[in-house]
Amino acid sequence: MPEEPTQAHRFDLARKARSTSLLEDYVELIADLAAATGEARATDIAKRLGVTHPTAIKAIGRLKAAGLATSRPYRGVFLTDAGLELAKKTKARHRLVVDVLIAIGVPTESAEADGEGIEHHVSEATLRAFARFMRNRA
Amino acid sequence: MPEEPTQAHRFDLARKARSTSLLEDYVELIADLAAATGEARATDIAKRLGVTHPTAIKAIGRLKAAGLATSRPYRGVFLTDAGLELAKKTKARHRLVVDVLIAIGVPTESAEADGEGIEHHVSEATLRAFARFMRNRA
DNA sequence: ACCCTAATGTAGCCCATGCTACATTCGATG
DNA sequence: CATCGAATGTAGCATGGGCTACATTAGGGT
Repeated sequence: MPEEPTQAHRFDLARKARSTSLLEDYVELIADLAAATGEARATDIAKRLGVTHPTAIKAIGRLKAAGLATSRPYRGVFLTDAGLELAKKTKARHRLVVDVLIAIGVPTESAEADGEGIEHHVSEATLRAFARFMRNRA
Repeated sequence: MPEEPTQAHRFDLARKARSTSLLEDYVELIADLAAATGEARATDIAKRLGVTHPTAIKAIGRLKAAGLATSRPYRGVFLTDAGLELAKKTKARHRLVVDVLIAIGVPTESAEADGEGIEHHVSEATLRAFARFMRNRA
């Protein structure tokens, strides 16, 4: 039943995407912070995401459980190789999605805002089509 | 603080969209079933969404709490005026999103699948841009 | 060297969204 | 018209992802 394009299957994919989107957001942000300031602190992560710090810390716990990050008490958060990999992919997808929205004529601010949610639902096939679209336009 | 395009604010919008997306899915589906078969039964809803029936029934309870639907024990589910309104808007948005994806070159099946998740994150401004895009192309 | 602040961590709560297992009710059919 | 299967409803559990309130630790400034 790998290829079963029923409506139920589509909703299933959407649910899966929703559940991974949080982790992707965190990983992407941690990579950004690490690149910008050398380290990713829980408080900064929380501030950037607009959540309280316990929420961020709990999420970081889930990242660790998922093998995407490591952290020692009272130290910052660091991505594992798997985390870095995911961050790279997520970041590239994010950029491409926003670029396509802008190319279509979506105002920049809307593209940035909506892209934050949309990116997590873009499959590989759609991503390839996006890349093709950007390549082929004037 | 209505106009504050910070990253935190964008994540906030994405979270809000995630929390409403479930209700939108249900309302849209109920409208479809009602149009197709004359009534929306909990079991059919569950089957179409790919969840178990208690899950669907609980969600229907939330729909009722939100004033989007009504139902009496052992009868089908019916949308309120507000529910119909939301269903109409959601359905139109869904179509437009899928159409734009296809126009960009996304394979139909991917467009249908990804659209299911993407639609909930498309703002009014982006929607308008999408409509403009579809109008202006060859 | 101490202490104060800010960062980090913990505990405990809430709600949404899924599930399984069990109970009830409807309605079709023998 | 009685019964049995399917639909509906209920109970109870888990997890994710928020929160507030409180505890602990790190580290810079006097």
